[in-house]
Amino acid sequence: MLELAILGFLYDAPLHGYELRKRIAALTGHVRPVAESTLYPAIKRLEKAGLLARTTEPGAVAAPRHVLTLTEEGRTELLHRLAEPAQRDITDENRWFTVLAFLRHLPDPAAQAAVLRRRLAFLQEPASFFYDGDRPLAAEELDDPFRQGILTIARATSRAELTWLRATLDSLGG
Amino acid sequence: MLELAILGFLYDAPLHGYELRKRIAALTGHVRPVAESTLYPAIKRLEKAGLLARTTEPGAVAAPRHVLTLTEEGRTELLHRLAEPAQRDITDENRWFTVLAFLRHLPDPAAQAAVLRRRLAFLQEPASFFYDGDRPLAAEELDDPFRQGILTIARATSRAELTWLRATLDSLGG
DNA sequence: GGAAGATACATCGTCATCGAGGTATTGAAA
DNA sequence: TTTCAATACCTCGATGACGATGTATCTTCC
Repeated sequence: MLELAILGFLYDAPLHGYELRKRIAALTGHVRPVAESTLYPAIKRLEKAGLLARTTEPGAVAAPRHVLTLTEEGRTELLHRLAEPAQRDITDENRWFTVLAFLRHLPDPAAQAAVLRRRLAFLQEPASFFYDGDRPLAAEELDDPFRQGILTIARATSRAELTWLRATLDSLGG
Repeated sequence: MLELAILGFLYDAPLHGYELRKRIAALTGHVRPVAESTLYPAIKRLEKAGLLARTTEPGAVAAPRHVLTLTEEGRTELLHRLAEPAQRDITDENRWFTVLAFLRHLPDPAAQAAVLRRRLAFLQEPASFFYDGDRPLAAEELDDPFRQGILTIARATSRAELTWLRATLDSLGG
C-alpha cells in the first residue's frame, strides 16, 4: 500500500522524501497515519529494488533533500501493480482507495475497467459481517444496535460504490 | 484488532481456536482474511499475558481441541480496549468495525456513547483525500473519475454513518 | 536570548503478520 | 482405493510497520 502510494506519486513528478510524506499524509493520513520510520525504509527498499533513483539536492530550508525519481522499472512495476492488484487490494477499502487514487496512470481504459470489474464482482458477492449458519443477516435481523450500524454503514457504502462503479464502467466505453 | 476480536468473541462463551478462526473469518474475513499463522500465535500471546486460559478437550471430529476461556484480567482488558480505543481504532474503518462489533459488551451506555462520540468528532472534521493547498477538494473539483469515486464513496459512507451515529446516540439516552 | 516548530533524513529494537510447510484424524467423493 | 476436504493445531523465516530516539539547520515567536 505504502509502496504503491510512493510509486504512484513519483509517477507524476520526482519528489523528495519529506514532500512524499506530506502527500501520503494528505491522501490517507486522516485514516491511517504513516510513520516516518515506515516511509524512509520503504523508500530504501524500492531504491534497492531498482524501482527508484535518488539524487541529492541542497535543501530549500534545512538539510539536503534526496530527490526521488522513478526508474523505467519503477514505472513498469507501478503499472503492473495497478493492472493486477492482489485480492487484498480489491477487498480492503484502504488498499482499494490507494489503487483508485492512481488508477488513472494505467494507459488503457480497458485495463482500468478490468480492475473496476474486479471490485464490482467483490461487492456483488452476497456477504455480511454476521451470519445465521450460512445465511448472511440483514441489519433488521440483529438486536445489537452497534452491529446494526456496521451493516447499515456497509450497505450505504456498497450502494454508493455500485452506482459509481456502473456509471464509470459505462463511461469508460463498454 | 485481531486480539480485540479474540477477546470479544470469548467474552460471550469459551471457544476453541478453530471455531474462533471461523467466527473471525465470518466477521472480517471477506475484507481482510486472517491467516492461521497469525491467529495461533495471537492466542499464545494473549494466554501468556494471562488474558485467557486453555483447557484441552477431545476433538469432536479430529485432533483435540484447546478450549479458550477469558480470565478475569481478560474481561477487564477487553472492556478497557473497548472503552478507550486507540485513535487508530477510531479512524480506520476496519478497526472501527471491530470495536463496534463488540461495543455491546461495555456495560455502561454512557461509556458506549463516549466511544461513538469520538467517531462522530472524527467524521465531523473537515478532511478529504485531496487538497488544494490546505483546502479539502470536493469530488466535483476533480478531473480524475477514479479520485472522484473515492470522494463520492467516502461521502456516502460518512453521511450514512453520521445519521446512524446521531440516532444511536439519541437512543442511548442523552 | 532561548524555546519551539518546521524542514529533512536516519537508525534501532520490537512486534505483528504472512506464506509455506508440517502433523494427525475422519468422512465423503471419485 | 486413493484422494480430497474438513477438522484441529503448530513452527519457521521473512518482512513490514511502529515508537523512540538522534542529528542538523532555519525561522518565528516570546
